[in-house]
Amino acid sequence: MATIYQVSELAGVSLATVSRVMNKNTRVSEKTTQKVLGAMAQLGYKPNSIAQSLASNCTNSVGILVSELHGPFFAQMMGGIESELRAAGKHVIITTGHSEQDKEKEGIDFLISRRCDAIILHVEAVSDEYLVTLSQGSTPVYLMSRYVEQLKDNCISLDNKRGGYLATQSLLNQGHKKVAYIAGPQFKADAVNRLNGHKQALADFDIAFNPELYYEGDFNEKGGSAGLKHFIDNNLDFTALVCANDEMASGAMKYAREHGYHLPDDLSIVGFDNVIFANYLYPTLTTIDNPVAKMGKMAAKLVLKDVYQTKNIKVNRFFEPTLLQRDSSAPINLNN
Amino acid sequence: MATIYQVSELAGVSLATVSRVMNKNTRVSEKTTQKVLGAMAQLGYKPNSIAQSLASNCTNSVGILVSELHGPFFAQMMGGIESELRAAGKHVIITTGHSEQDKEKEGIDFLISRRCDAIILHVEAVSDEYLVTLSQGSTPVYLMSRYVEQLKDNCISLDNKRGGYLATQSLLNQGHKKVAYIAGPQFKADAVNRLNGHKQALADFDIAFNPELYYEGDFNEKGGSAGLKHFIDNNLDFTALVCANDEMASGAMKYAREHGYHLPDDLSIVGFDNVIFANYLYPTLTTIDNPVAKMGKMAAKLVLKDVYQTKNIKVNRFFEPTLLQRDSSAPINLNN
DNA sequence: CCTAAAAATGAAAGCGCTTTCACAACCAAT
DNA sequence: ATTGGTTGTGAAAGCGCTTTCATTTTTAGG
Repeated sequence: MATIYQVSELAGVSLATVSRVMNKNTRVSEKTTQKVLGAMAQLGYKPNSIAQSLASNCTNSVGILVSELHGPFFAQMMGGIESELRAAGKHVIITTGHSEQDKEKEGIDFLISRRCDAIILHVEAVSDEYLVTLSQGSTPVYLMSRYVEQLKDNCISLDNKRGGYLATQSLLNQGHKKVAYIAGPQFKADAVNRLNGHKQALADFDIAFNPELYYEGDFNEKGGSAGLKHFIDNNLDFTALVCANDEMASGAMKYAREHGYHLPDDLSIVGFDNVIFANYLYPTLTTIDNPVAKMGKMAAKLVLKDVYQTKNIKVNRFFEPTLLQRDSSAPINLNN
Repeated sequence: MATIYQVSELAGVSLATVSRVMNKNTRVSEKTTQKVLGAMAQLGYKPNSIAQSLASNCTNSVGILVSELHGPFFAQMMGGIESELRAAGKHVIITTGHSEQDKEKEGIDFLISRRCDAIILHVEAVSDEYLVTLSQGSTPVYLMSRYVEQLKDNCISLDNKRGGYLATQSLLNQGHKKVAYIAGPQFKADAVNRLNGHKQALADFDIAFNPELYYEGDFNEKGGSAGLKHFIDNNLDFTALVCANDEMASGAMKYAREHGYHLPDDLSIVGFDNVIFANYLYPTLTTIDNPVAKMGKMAAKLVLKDVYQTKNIKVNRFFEPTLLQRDSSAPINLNN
């Protein structure tokens, strides 16, 4: 593979000049430029990006850490980040953290040792303090779906409270009064905020929050089925159910169907996130759209702006969820 | 950030020695090793992987090209590749081809210019000849879900014909005689092979292939609904339907339900791939499991073995699909 | 103790680029 | 023609490692 040296020889100029025409950062006369470009074309020269990185101290790579590669979030988020970064000639290095503190830290170390110019993290297990300390290092850190006050300029987050509000509000607007809620693990900020939104909506409709109609799930299908089972087994009275994410909603739907419920006539269910399969469920799931892809794009843009000094980038760190009314929820059925 | 030079100074040895203790490829006395490790720890030294790459001409990175980041395949395949590679200290660089020839080529160029030690491709648009030429270059090329005779040692593929056979066979075994088939685009080898499996199964059951019960879809939901609509509109008589992938099966299921069919009583449907949402459909989709994650793992192992000389790796380039009998298909309903 | 072979270590030359610094070449203005 | 200011270009020092080759130290055999 041709090197810059061979190009310079063929073009009859120095290494420095070849480098200059590549980087376009210094004026080079038109004549020389043409000679160099000609030589490059003739040799099929492609710069060695590793050597460039070493010399320029810039790897043009952005590290990404996600919990699971196969999670429903991941694909959309990644898609957003990759397309944006790729268009700018950067590339992504991906690794996983499996929502375990040690693995997340290890993954971060890995990305840093790879000399990524920045890292975008979707972490759940590490503490805020750890992240604050981390971001004092030389690698810029960006956080997806997580808000840490001291790092607020580097956080891309969703208004989870608003989402939780919208979900419950949509049901209340449809006449439901008894709305059960299956929450996510309360050590996760997202889960707490979504629940707060739910409570707020109830309050705004003058309905008291009933602890009996509350269950803390695990964000997985099982949490949803277990939650609904819990409510049913306790003979509780409710006409609608909000699940803090779509997986749990799916679990609840399955359980409901298997136990003779007709959806949405007997029970309205609303999820959260709008993961891909939400639209494949039967009935299609009413849910809160979590604009992960957009958020991924924005994270990439933030990196482009801060780290690569790209101009004219409009920044928005805070995203608004929206309600997607589909078929799993409907106005209250007065026969119940 | 500390460099190898500072470590060597602190340890009172030469650069070369430090490098040797890192790479463990030359004997270094125990005493010296300890001094060096001590110095490293004291400085919190982490080798600069870029410099390592430049000097050793090995980037420890594997490029991956997939059609779409958000496709259902992707996540599973990636998960398999990444976990295996990561465990070996390698990393993945990901890019997309969008099933378009130009973009696929561009993505490949991108990965090569990044000096990946190998590239794993899931390409659909580029020609076999292109791939053969490509693999004559200096970067080893591996192919996922694609079989090219001249590159057979570097292909990880699924026995699609067998899968197609299993799908149809399962229905025939359940007493169905009139089995409709919605194929994938016939310029894709996978689609052709799956169809061949279907035909073979019919032949083995002494049933003639009926061209009227054949429709060429697009591997998307729409193809499935359009296909089923086509059959219904033409007043064709059939009790079962095989779709060449799960997306189309999902489209067909939706269409069937919307048109009054009760599944699986009125119509048995079988898909192909076992993408994540297959299990979320209602009824859950009987399908052919495509072990993408395993295949991803194997691709990674192949790279580890061939490119990084890892020992003791068992190779298997050809994977067998299996039938997953779920609720969307059932023995023929004699009332129909 | 001496010597030859083996083991451990160091010096230094790259790897392919970028970038600083110095110099040459040109231009317009005296 | 001389000056001063631009522009354009080249020489060479690095970036932080690996690796070859030579040298020094150790070990074992006599």
